[in-house]
Amino acid sequence: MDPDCEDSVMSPSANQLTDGESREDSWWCRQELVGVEVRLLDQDTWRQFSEVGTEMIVTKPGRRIFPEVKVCVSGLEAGEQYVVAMGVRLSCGQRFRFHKGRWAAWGRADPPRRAPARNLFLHADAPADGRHWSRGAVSLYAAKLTNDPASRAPLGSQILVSSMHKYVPVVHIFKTSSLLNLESCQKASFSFPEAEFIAVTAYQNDDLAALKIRNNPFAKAFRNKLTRRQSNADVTEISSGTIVEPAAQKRHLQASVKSFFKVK
Amino acid sequence: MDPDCEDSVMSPSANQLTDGESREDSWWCRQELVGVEVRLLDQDTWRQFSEVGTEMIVTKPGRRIFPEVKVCVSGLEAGEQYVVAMGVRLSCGQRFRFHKGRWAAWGRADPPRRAPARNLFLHADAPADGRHWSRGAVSLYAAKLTNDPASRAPLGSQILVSSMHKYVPVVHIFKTSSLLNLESCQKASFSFPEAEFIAVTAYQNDDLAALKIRNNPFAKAFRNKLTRRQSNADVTEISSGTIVEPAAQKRHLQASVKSFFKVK
DNA sequence: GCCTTGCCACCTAGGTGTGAATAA
DNA sequence: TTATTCACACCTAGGTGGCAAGGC
Repeated sequence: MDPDCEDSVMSPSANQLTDGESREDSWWCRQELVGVEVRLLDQDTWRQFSEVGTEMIVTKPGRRIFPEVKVCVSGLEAGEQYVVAMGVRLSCGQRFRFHKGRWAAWGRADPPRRAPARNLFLHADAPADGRHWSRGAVSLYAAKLTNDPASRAPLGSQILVSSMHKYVPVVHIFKTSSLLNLESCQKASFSFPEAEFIAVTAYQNDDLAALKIRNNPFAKAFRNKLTRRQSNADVTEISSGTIVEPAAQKRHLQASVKSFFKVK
Repeated sequence: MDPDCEDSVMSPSANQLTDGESREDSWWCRQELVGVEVRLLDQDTWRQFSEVGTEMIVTKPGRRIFPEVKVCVSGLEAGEQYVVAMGVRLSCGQRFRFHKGRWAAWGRADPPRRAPARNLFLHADAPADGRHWSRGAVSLYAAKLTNDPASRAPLGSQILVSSMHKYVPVVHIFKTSSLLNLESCQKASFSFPEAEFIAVTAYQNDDLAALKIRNNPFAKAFRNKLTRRQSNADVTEISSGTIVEPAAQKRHLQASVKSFFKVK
């Protein structure tokens, strides 16, 4: 599945990089919330991209991840408070390049950045109770990838990555009512190998770019420039199914409050 | 200040309308949260509109209120849960019309609508704790005025009003962690006479329309059509000061989490 | 050669008042 | 006569990939 990457995602050798990386990696792996499950939605979409080779644009001001990372969270205690967040984990210790139509390893990965970590996107609704997160799909669409270690964007809004490196999205569930003790509270993390991607400053694979254009509504302007092969590619159009955002979930709850303050 | 309105906002006779209205009105007045205060921001802006005679467009799908109702909430208990909401209260028992350049009473007000009450906008962050609401200004910009009693918009997103009637915005603080018991929990309400307005389906007073055009960024397209008198009117431009939305407040909190997960 | 940056046209998504047409 | 509705052009606000230029 990933012949160019010597250290597979699940390989124990992923812990052998550096002291810093090792510590971070072991932290990623803590699973202290029994019964909690996080499922990545839109598997078909992710599979389409994965088959071509997923790339994600990274810019200094930050670029959204597409397809959207949308998950279904279950097993939380309804009345307890949680923080939902997303980060990425380096897939392996190598750097890549797109050469002669394919991705191939190309030297060692850059050492992990020592700058204050900007590697976590905090969901805007956090903290919120288990009932809230379980109400419907939880979308992390607002997360942005940046390659600027000096970015002044609010902490928790961007994820810092290195171009030409391969990453796996990771969703974290922290059991806490405060954003201030994420390091010490109980947590569980869930990575999604099907959403593995290579960060790029410009798309390398034309087929991948075409797939983005066909599926991202914001790229509609480029659809008429696609070749017929790209336009007719044997992939089903991604349904723009309604996102059940927490805010929308609240609205739905409100709608269930019948005859609210009905004047007789 | 309001010579055309026989029943002033604060008059006890406002409770004399009908049984339904009376009951509702007494409910508006419950003040059960000692020490809680709600202050309307942008007083200068509201005063400018008030001096001309504030009108608010009302449509079937719903129209936003401008200027924005933005408040500062204080006196809440940091750890307790609250719901912040906005409604309107009929200012007096009369209907109005704009005649010969001025607003004047024009018959009795319509009887209050018996339809399921759609007279409350629930802030999307609700419920949230006192700390959250106190963090910065709370904006109710998303509230929409509708004149469609059969609107299927989510409950809590629209406020139902009658055109040509005069209203006062009211902000409610409910002490509850659930949206389901607003009727029975402790509450306090705060009305803002300086934000009094007449609901209209089309602007009646050209000066008022000009004031909206000059100040609402979404109406910029109409600015070049204003007469010089309207453009040079002796009112200061409303600063588009950054709104400290609860979501932004969270971001700010996040930003204060220093060296979060710093890799050594 | 390889990668990154900044600017751009072109979208999505939705908030404005207008003015003509309609309704009461 | 008076009030309401609707389609509309024109904005705000911000997310796309492409492209030319620049950096190393």
